[in-house]
Amino acid sequence: MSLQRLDRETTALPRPARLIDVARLAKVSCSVAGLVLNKGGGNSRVSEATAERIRQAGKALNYHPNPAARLLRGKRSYTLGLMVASAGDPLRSFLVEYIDVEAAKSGCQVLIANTVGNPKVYSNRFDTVVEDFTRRRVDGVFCAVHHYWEGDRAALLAAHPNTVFYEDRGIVGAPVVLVDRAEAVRLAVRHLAQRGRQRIGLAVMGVTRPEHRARLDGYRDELAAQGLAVDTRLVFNGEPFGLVCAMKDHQTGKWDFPEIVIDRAIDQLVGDNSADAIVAHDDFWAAALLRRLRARGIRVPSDVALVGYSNHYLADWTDPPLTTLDLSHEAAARQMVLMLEQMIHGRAPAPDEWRVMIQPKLIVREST
Amino acid sequence: MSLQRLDRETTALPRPARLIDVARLAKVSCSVAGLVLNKGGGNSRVSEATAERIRQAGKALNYHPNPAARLLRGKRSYTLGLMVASAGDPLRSFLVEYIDVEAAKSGCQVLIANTVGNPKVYSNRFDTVVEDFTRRRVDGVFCAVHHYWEGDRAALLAAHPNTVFYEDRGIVGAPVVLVDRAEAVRLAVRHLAQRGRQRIGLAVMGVTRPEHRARLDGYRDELAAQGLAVDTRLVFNGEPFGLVCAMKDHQTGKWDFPEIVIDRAIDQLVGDNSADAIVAHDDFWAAALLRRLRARGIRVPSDVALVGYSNHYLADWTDPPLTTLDLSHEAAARQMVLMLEQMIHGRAPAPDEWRVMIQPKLIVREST
DNA sequence: CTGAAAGCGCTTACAG
DNA sequence: CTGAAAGCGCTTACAG
Repeated sequence: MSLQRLDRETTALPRPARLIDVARLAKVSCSVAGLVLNKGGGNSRVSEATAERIRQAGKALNYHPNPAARLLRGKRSYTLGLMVASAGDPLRSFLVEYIDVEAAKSGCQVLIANTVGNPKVYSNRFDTVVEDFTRRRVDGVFCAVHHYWEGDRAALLAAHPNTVFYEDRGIVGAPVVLVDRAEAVRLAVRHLAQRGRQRIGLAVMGVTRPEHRARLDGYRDELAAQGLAVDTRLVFNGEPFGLVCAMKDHQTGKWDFPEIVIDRAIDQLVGDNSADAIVAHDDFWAAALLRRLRARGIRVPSDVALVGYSNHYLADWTDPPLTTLDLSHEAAARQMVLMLEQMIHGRAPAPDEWRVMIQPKLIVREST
Repeated sequence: MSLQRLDRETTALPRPARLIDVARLAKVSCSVAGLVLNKGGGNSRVSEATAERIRQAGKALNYHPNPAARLLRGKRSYTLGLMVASAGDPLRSFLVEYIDVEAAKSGCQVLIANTVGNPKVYSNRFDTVVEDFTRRRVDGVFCAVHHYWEGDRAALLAAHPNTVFYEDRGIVGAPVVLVDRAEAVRLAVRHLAQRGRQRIGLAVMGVTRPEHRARLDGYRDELAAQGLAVDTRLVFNGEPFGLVCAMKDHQTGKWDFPEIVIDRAIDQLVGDNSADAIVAHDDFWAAALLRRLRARGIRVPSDVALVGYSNHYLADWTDPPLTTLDLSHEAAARQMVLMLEQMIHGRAPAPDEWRVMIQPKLIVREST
């Protein structure tokens, strides 16, 4: 035990091999060694025999170029910055994971930066993070901060032209990856109609913001496609009740949700207008609906079928498990890394490629 | 729209100020400017008047030292590497977030690295990540990979003596931060006893691994402290049934849990031995127990009270919400960053400081 | 086809 | 108290 500790303290780490070490071993100059080992493309100027000798020497010494030195000479850093309000939030955490995995495939590493600290000691680090990224010479930035968090997106874009947004307010003309909410609701309504539901309700946070309207559009479209009448009384709008979403109380560590609003939704949709299915704003709404429906003796799915949105980690653990829409974070991450790599290589996306819609996937569980 | 894009392409980014720019403006040499702006401690060799002039110039030019240049000169990188099997997993995602927040307070940025990709195309990146971190010259590493994932911890420690483990198998003698599982079960049992429960059961994955034994120890201790008899039939051991845990099916996107084992646990604890409370291995076990107990007409908490472990994101969304133990990830992150900073500054922890236990916190909800 | 040398932006031992 | 200069490990224009 103490021996191991002792070892660690006294044994110096082996100094990593430098280019000059490799060059000496291969009996060539640094120039040629660097050309062979660190240059991407084919270099016709070095004979294959020499090149092979250099590669052997590199392998023998376990040579890897020092990124600091390359960066200082003006090469790219192979570092991508990832801004996210809260990396812990499971609605973003898998995006974080997949972005790292995709970036690794491109030989890049990801610098993570939470822009919103613990609200107990609230401070929005958005602008600070932008500066940190500038200093680090990141090759590009992913901004997946929710739209409702402050932060100077224009300054971000000015400092880092290579920026891809995800479900963020972004900036007009900047590349952004979005989930296709209209399609999400279309899939939900189609699924419910196919299961024989006739009075399909929609319970949403609002209907004014563009991303909220998209849901409504998808709802109307698909009802029409399924030959079902649109009954506006089957749309519950939470907007008059304020921001209806799950909020964490950092004192108690508990998540709170305005269940009173959920009761109103049940009154309107099920009580007054005989809904036999509800497409909920998200999985939190759906989980709250599940709980309140049970409390009122309404069975899911036999009386009312329920579809969530986001395929949140909790969807498998509600009772019954929740049919919901998966946001395809893996596809989104792949798209984001692809776009950023393109931009880093100077291929700016064409105007019609700025907004990329990611298609959600319906995950059928037992609530429908 | 297209104008903005055009701007971005034609306008060159302003070149960041260098030390020599500041030095010229302040009419001093690089040496002095560097000493004043980039040296941590007090430097008695520069007159206060000169120093102030240099600081003014630095501010005027918005000077920030180029980290690549400093790194090349042998300074630290102010980069910390964070290894985690899956950053998306909510059991780790908040740790990731809090580590970044704490590291930021020390002026460090965090390079994230998932060591386990999507099992669809399974590849354990543990060893690759260690090399990547070496190349980057990270100042230190956090390893929060679960113990059951392969990966050469000894090689990690050899390459990065400044490593702090979290709930990982680690290496004997290497600093590690652990959650106090014995205390967790003690808190749960105490809480249940105070609420009048007499037949408190324990349902755990196993009893042989040290971290599993800790739970059993806490259970026995607290029963004794509460004057309750220890009845070994009230301990359900999942070990004979294999690895009883939540597994994600990457084909369907669903989480699966061996509920058959949960039914056995209910048979043994509630059916045969009249348990009026169960301390579950974790929140997944507890959520599955909730579901199966309801299916069998056993009410929670009136018939059986239930306590989870981990205060997972889902604990507020089960029905009823789950009383559980919070793992204090914020405290753990603070401790980990503190330890690593100490090690970076050459103050290796004393032998009795290698293992730091983080105290969990009981979060009371409606399942007890 | 190959090598010597300048320079990226810092830090620091050394000389004044 | 201050400055000139070497050097960290690369890349690249230039000279052979």
